[in-house]
Amino acid sequence: MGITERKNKERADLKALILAAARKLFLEKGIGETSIRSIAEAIEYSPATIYLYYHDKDEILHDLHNQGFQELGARMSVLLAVSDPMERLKALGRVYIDFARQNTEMYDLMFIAKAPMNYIEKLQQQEWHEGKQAFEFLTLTVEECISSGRFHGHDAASLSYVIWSCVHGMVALEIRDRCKGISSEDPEVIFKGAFEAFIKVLESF
Amino acid sequence: MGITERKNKERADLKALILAAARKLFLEKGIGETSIRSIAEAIEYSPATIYLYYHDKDEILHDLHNQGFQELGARMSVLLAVSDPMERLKALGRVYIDFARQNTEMYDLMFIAKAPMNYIEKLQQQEWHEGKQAFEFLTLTVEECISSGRFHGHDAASLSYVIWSCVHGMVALEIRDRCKGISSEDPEVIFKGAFEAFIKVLESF
DNA sequence: AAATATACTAAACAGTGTTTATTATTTCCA
DNA sequence: TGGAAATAATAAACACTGTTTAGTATATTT
Repeated sequence: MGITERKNKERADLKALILAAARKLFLEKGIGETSIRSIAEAIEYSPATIYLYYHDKDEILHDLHNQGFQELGARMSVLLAVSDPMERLKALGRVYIDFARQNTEMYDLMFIAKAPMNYIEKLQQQEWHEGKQAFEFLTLTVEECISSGRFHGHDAASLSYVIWSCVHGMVALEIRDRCKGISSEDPEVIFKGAFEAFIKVLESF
Repeated sequence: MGITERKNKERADLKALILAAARKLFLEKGIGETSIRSIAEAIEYSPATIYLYYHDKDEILHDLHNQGFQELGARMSVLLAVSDPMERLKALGRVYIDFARQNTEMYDLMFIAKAPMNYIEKLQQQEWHEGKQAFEFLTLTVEECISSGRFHGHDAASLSYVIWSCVHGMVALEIRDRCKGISSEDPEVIFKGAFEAFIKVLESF
């Protein structure tokens, strides 16, 4: 059946076009300017057409959030080349924080915004694939650190959550402007110092 | 002037009434249901009246955020009774996390939501009084820990930001549902383990 | 009592996400 | 090949949102 095949392709193409327009708006103007109407206008379709390809806005934002995890995943996978688990762990922190600060809007969507999780919840799907995969990369590295004699008395899962919390906390506070007004010092200086302290803590035990 | 005095009181009373209604809605139904119209309806005034007492919605949410800091501050000030700085620091972590998990909507407003910070920015006021005060309590305690020989090689400001990031990260990831789908284990178990690991890390160096 | 200032609101404006009813087009099958 | 059925797209509406404007009562002052 050549026709249904072509129709399927056309459907997929327009869905991709919608997502691409959403991504462009999202990255250039932020989540606040990424409305269904603005997406529709960008691709010169009516707003209602969007709903023939996506159930709701949350689903679009979830797809964008997935793209973010692909990008973060690509950066993380480079670290597989680092054989020493401790060095890999520190590099992972660096990579994670750099990604967050270079892609604040995307990081916000991935780890702070409610929309992508709303979509997952609606699906009755209680696993967060994308996040879980990234977390498992961390856990694996922490396990290797423990195997090589580090982090005595800790279990990998708990410690991984603490480490993740720590780097997430640093960037989340910055992204949501809780860092700026906290001290008379330059937020950039605070942040730099904090990252060094974080590395120092990792190394010290 | 008895009349202007009474008028001033009436103005203050109605402003307080607006804030009280906003608080009630906010705590009972969440930030999503706290619209200007719903606040107006609750106190049986028109929506436009709200704007005679508040510039915009951000200002109302900023006032609520202030109430949250008063409550958190009250819990923190109890810890002044703990003389050992290390014990005080650990108790501070406990208090902070308990507050966040018992008042998720309020914590979200205080440390995650954009609205209160938008208000502060609009005021051209680059200090976040409420947050700064809470952070200084932490920094002071960390300084005392350092004075008593702990945390060798660290400076108080940087380490304080790391510790804050860590506890904020833990609760922020949980509040925004990034904890649920990360593992097959019960999120509650993960969280409990992580807090224990956090305390263990604090004690270990 | 008339003029002025204050308090409040109805209605509108410019948005938002989403749904429904309608129209145009394409595909299918007798 | 022509008429029925399926598909694709949309205009318009619905129910919201925060906010502003113009107008109306009420209270105060002169």
